[in-house]
Amino acid sequence: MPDTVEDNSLNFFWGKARPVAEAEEVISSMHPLIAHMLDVAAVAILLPESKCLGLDCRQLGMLIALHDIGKLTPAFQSKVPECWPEQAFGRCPDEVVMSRHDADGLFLLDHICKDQLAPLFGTNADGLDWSPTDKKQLWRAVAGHHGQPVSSDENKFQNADLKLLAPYAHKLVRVLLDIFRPPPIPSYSFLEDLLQLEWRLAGLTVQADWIGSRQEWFPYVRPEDVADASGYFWNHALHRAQAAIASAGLSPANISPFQGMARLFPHICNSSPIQALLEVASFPADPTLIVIEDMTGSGKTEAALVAAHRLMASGHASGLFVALPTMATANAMFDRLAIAYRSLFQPSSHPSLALAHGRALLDERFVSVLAPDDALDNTTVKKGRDDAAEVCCSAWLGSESRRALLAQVGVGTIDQALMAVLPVRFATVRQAGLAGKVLLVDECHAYDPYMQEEMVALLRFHAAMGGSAILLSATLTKSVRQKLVTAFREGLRQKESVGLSCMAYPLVTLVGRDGAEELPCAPRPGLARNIAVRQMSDASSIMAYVSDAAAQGAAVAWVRNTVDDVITSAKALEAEGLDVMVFHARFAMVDRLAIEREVLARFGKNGTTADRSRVLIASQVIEQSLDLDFDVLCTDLAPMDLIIQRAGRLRRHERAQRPVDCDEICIFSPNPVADPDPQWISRVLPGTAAVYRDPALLWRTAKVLQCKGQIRSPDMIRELIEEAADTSDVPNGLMMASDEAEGKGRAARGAAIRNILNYDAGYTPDSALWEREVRISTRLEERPYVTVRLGVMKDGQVWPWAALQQTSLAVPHERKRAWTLSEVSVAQHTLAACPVADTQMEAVAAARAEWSRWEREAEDQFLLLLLHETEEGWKGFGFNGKGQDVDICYDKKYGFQISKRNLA
DNA sequence: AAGAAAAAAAAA
Ligand SMILES: [Fe+3]
Repeated sequence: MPDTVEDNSLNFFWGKARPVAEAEEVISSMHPLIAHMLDVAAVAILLPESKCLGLDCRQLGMLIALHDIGKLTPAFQSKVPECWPEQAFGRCPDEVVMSRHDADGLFLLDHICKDQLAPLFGTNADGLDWSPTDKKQLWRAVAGHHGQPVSSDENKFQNADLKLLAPYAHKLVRVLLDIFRPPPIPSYSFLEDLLQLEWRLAGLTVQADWIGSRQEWFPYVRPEDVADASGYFWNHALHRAQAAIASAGLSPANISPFQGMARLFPHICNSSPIQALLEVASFPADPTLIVIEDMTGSGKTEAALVAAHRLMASGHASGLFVALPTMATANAMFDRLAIAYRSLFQPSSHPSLALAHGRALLDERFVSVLAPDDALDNTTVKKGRDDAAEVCCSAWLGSESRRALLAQVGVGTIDQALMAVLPVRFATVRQAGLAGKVLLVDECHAYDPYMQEEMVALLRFHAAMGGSAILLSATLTKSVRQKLVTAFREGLRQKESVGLSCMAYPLVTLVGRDGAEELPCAPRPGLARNIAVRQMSDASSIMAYVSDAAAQGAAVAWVRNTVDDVITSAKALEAEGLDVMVFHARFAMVDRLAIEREVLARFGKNGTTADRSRVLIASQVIEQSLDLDFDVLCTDLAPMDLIIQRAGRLRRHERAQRPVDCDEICIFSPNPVADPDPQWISRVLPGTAAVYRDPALLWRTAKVLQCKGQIRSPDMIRELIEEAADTSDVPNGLMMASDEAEGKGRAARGAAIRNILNYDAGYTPDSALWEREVRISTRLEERPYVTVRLGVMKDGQVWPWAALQQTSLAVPHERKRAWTLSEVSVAQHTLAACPVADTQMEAVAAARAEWSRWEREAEDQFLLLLLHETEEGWKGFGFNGKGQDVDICYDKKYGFQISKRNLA
């Protein structure tokens, strides 16, 4: 083998060799490696994000082209023997030791091609050169493009292979240097700049690789087409890349200038105080954190969008991602943003609005705005998008949640953003999606300790990447607000902490490099409330209270803490002759949604007096986001913030007259005596002790409410929250359980801290536990759950339950949706398996075969439960976690109930 | 004794 390669044999290495039939014109069974590298480099250079890395486009092109240098190895080339580069390597050997081309790439870049790559690196203003470890950080970023970071160090190459390979690696580097002619990159004086480059480069590489690997956009060419590699790049790759980026929906979208709130929301005539404040408040110049605490109904979402637009218009951000705690709220927010998002951009731009969560493609609204896949023809999509008011999402961005994060405007679950700071595959793509955008997190108060800690990590990461964030919340405790602010400032490398002192509510906290500013805000006129608190400690009093209100024709709700209590109370009230509705999460989704619709119709804004005369017994499902209004409200004791949330459902709307005219919330709770014994809560509310683990928090909540006797909003809210959160006030009898709960919280925090990515470690295997067997989750589950899909045998076939409830779901193309609408989630210890009779085995297998692979294969995660109709309703059968027989009863009114079989 | 909530595969 020669030391240097002078012929054209380099062009025979393949980079891709899986031709798809539909591709434009198939003239080659493989795509030369050099062509692919140049394709991807061209995409990277032309992506709008490339401007934010602080590199010259020639330097960037060079770095990113090298991402697949590891594909030169015999190990990789032998994967498709028909395409083996005989011109270079001679005959294809029968056996090759397999290795990963990302790790091989890192080794080639960091060791074998060190000298050849030297011209890429130069000295900084102080004359300091690149250190080997600094260089390695760059190579790790481009080489680790398979979803997780690579480690190199150990040389896995056989000596013979290395000898064979090195000349081609050297030649490849020479060819690329000749094309890009990069000026040397000055060494970095500040570690944080290099770290930011490393993370951003890693994300950009993968993003460009995904686009550049799409065959419809980059049809395979022949080795002779890259004989002039430079010509290929300038005349071919760059043009293709330009078109591909347009088709992907990632062409630059120009931000419109901010011209006042009225431009964004023409339908809002009078702006609320919080909106007015954020329209004019002066923001810090650098990355900014804005924490907005205000009541529901204050218009804080619009206020946040105004702030986001201002940050974008001043050049701080290129887009927006809105994160919500649930898929349902994300879907609703998508609809709201659909009206406004185009005004954030100039009319000539074509920004996409994407929905990012696990079930986005089941949302009809989102699917309806997806552009047709314009892989082959990008004129169709242009047409649809010309209307500047039209909502649109490119097919490429809309097809998957990681890509959805890359859209100019995204809406999704917070989990999608949190995965950017967890060691999950392609976390860097999520980071790239969030980088440079305003991260808007709604309902920030709703997070448990585990998610709070992830949120802290996300803010730190986002700030370090130069991003701004807006957090929306009801009242946060001071310590939580302080934590979030500190995290953001740590990301900005501001070690000195800023003290927050303001106890006003509503409140806006503005945080930047120079410190924090707290801006109290007036409450929206008409939102102030004064609700009397009445405590009752025996069930019969509450029952009487409810019956009495119902007899007067009032809209009554009782929020109970456990599903079993919901069902028990509902049945007890029915026995007294009341008309009762039941609402909780243990229903097949199709039935739950039907109940939700009815609840909204009766108790929402448009319910008539006749509709409203009804009793609703519900679990925590009505606590959040549903716009409901009751004349009379009861609730089981819960932590203070939740009681306040629930109280928000009392007389929420403007109504001319009410059958019961009294601003009072009735709390079912043991009396908060001065020296409660350990059974204080469980004696009255046995289930509650298991749901809300800290009895001291419950006790303080009850005590504070009893002492104040009212919930006055907004001025009393902070006080209520802070006093209930005062952990120094724990009575002896509750000490043990309270400590235990606190320990659980600490453990959850610890688990999150162990899981999250360490920004400062860079994109290395050391940045987190990347190699762990178990999937790392965005939420901590205290106990395992199973997903039960309800099915019914009909005509020898298993039908999803939902298809029998709604005929529109009975058609084949709705099958996937029908199955997800037939799901109920239950604790695994109550139901762990559903046996199938021999005669039904085949039909069940046929049904499961229609499920996606992971649903089908995770047999203990996804159960198919067959229901059959009996005189007492729908019944089924299964085993609980201990393998004991259980009977299942499903009812559209009460939901899914499991009972251990009585041994006669 | 136990609420509600999300994720998820391949292949770059
Ligand atoms: Fe690649």
